[in-house]
Amino acid sequence: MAPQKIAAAIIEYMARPPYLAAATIAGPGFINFRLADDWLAQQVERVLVAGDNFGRLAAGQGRPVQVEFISANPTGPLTFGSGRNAVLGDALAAVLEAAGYRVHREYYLNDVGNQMELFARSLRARYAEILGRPEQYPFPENGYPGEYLLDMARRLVSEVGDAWLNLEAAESQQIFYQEGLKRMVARIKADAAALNIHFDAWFSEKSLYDDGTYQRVFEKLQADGQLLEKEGAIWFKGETEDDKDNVVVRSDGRPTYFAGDIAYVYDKLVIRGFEQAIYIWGADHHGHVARIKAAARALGLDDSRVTIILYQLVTLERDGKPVRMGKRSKFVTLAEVVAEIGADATRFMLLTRSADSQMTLDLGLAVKQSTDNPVYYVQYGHARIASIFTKAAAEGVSTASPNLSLLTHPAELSLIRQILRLEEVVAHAANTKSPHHLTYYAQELAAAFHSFYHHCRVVGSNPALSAARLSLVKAAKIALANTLHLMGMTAPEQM
RNA sequence: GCCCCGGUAGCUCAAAGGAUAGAGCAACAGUCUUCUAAACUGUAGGUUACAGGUUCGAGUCCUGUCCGGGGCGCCA
Repeated sequence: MAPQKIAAAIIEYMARPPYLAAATIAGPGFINFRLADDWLAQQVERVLVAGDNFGRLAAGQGRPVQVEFISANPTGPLTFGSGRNAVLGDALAAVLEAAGYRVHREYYLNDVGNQMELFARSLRARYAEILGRPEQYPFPENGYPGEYLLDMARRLVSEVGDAWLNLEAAESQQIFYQEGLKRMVARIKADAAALNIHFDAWFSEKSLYDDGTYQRVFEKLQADGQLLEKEGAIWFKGETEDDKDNVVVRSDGRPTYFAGDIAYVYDKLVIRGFEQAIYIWGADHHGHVARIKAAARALGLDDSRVTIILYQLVTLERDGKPVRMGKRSKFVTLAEVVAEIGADATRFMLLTRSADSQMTLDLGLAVKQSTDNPVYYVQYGHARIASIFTKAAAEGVSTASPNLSLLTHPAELSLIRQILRLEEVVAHAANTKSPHHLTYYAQELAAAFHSFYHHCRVVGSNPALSAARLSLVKAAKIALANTLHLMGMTAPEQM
């Protein structure tokens, strides 16, 4: 049967609820449903009643989900590269929360291993250097050269003097390790907080070894024949001939990062019982996706409970010239960028592109564009609404018992349509785990408002219409603020 | 060599296998005596890298090629 005929039949026999104004056949058999204008207008009431909860859905049914993000080694401040991870993870967490999941935000702290040892030795060398004793603890090969370690060492000198130079070498390594870690974590926490990101937990990798989780998981894998010994090391066996094996315990007896990963996924899914463990990783970690999923399977878990969101790396330019990133060379810190362009702009910019898209960011340009940056366009919409309310209060217009049926102007109706879309945008962003949709929606919602603002005067037309429009504008404010908050941004009353 | 991501308007990017592929910036032409012009209205701009294939229907899925980025067992 021709699609058009099927469409005609559906239209002929389908129910006609009152909210449906028309159903027409278009193109190659599509059915267009048109919502009744008055039904749309009445939806404003629903938005006002929902308030802060508008856009929250029941879909997730309170199921526990963990989003683990950033998790950068505590060997330096967060780099701008971590910014994308931070923004993606936090916005995804917010979206899942809005979709009705019980979300746990977590930072995995790699507080054991080579890198931390190297970090501690680097810090100690700086400390000795400042005290004029560089020969006692020479700067290690491949050590961390960043300025921040000099600063940290200077503070240590001012706090404890040269006392730590008199300690035995092993003991001093221990002290620099612990002090350095403590201070670095505090710094990272502050870096995240500057972006309005707060974790429910900072999970210590070390704790997996201390509390026996690692031992338990290791024994389970061994008992199940998932491990094998070769070349003096212990390997996690690939599932097929083509799969590669991965080292779990080095030939010197120390576990690898992967060992911690296996114990950690067990902790997430079995011990703590999260239904989903979501990881936010840079594309440079993509080689680890297969093995963490394989580890989950080896532990008898359904690997669909493990979701890895890979994002492409951000390359940075300043006025057209590439800026090198990475902890071992001169790098741009996240805090630096936030200080330069603000938390809201940083979040919006890093969230605008899908995780799959590579992005190059020009710092010079980001600052220069700050006045016509979309972030201001969206926030300005919110501020403009706030000023309407100031005006309305001065003129004595209220939203009490408005006659919403007066909302019939095309600009009013299209604003209502955009407001109502928030719910499907949240659902879509949660289903596809793509929080970048929020930024596009925010711009479309703001555009609908700005257009409305231009075409329809709120305060100053007849009182009944003013009351109805004020209600609409209040609903728009709710939708805009809720969207901004999902993106971790502020909704300013004034700009 | 193998694996992952991308290639869409001049630029930066969207697009749940569905209709005539959309925004912002840049360009061009207009709009402030008014609740904030950080705004609005309009015009122009496309062989969705290339070649095949699957499908009623492909930017989207499959195969191959080219270009850019990332990765490939005792670093994380």
